[in-house]
Amino acid sequence: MPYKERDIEKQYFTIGEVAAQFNVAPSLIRFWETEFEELRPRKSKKGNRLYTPQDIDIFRTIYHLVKERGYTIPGARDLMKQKGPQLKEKIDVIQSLEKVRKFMVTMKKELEAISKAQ
Amino acid sequence: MPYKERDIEKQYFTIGEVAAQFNVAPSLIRFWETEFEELRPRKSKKGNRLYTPQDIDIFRTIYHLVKERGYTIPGARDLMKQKGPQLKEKIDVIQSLEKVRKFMVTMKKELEAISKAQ
DNA sequence: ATGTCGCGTTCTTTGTAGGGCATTCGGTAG
DNA sequence: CTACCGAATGCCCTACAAAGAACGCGACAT
Repeated sequence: MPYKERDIEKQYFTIGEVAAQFNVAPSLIRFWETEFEELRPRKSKKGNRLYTPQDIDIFRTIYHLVKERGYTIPGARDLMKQKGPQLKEKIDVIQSLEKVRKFMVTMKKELEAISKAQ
Repeated sequence: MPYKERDIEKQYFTIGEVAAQFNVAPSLIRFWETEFEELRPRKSKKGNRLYTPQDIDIFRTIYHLVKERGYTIPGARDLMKQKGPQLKEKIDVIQSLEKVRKFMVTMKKELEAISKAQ
């Protein structure tokens, strides 16, 4: 086999390898997969899970939150959801603030108009 | 009874008052008392719990971590031990921001109502 | 004043739903 | 023969709630 293909394939880890790396049971990894939609690795034709380093990063994050920081699964899930869309959330807030600002500017003008009229 | 004594006593809240304030059952407060050594209020001669405002601050911190952030009890406990006093400050800030947020949400609704009315 | 009868609140102790996995089972691929 | 699969089931604590006894207080009769 040309090393080119071998290298490409070895981008992936099996569930057993991931489990060994974190010293947890494969069943835990499968269970978390049902709890965290971020943790859905690609699968082989046969159906075996193929974990990329990015997948492992996600697993590590969950592991950190649940096993080291002491979050409940819902607590960790909520935090995960906020981290990706963090940027979107910020932008939403900024745009809300922009609208409030415009509102206040027009209101200021109206107030000035009223006070001058008197 | 001399008002002197009465004033001194009214520094304290009963477990029922604290429970009502946070909309939780008294049993939860007693349970957390067994889990968090920080939450050990003074007791009357009769054995009733007497909560100071400081005790309530501690309860609020625990409530925030467990009920709003989604920490397990051990997770919250570790965090309390690590940065107990700092935590209160942070939570004060967070809750101030929550109030600002609520204000802005209601203002947004009003703005929408106004724009639709035109 | 004083017994006493509820009634609400608190207490401690005991019970329990469900959260968080592990195990088991029958099957497939390498 | 080993590692993996999905699905079902089992199981042990976690995180509380409910149960039951005891106390205190106002009302009302004595």
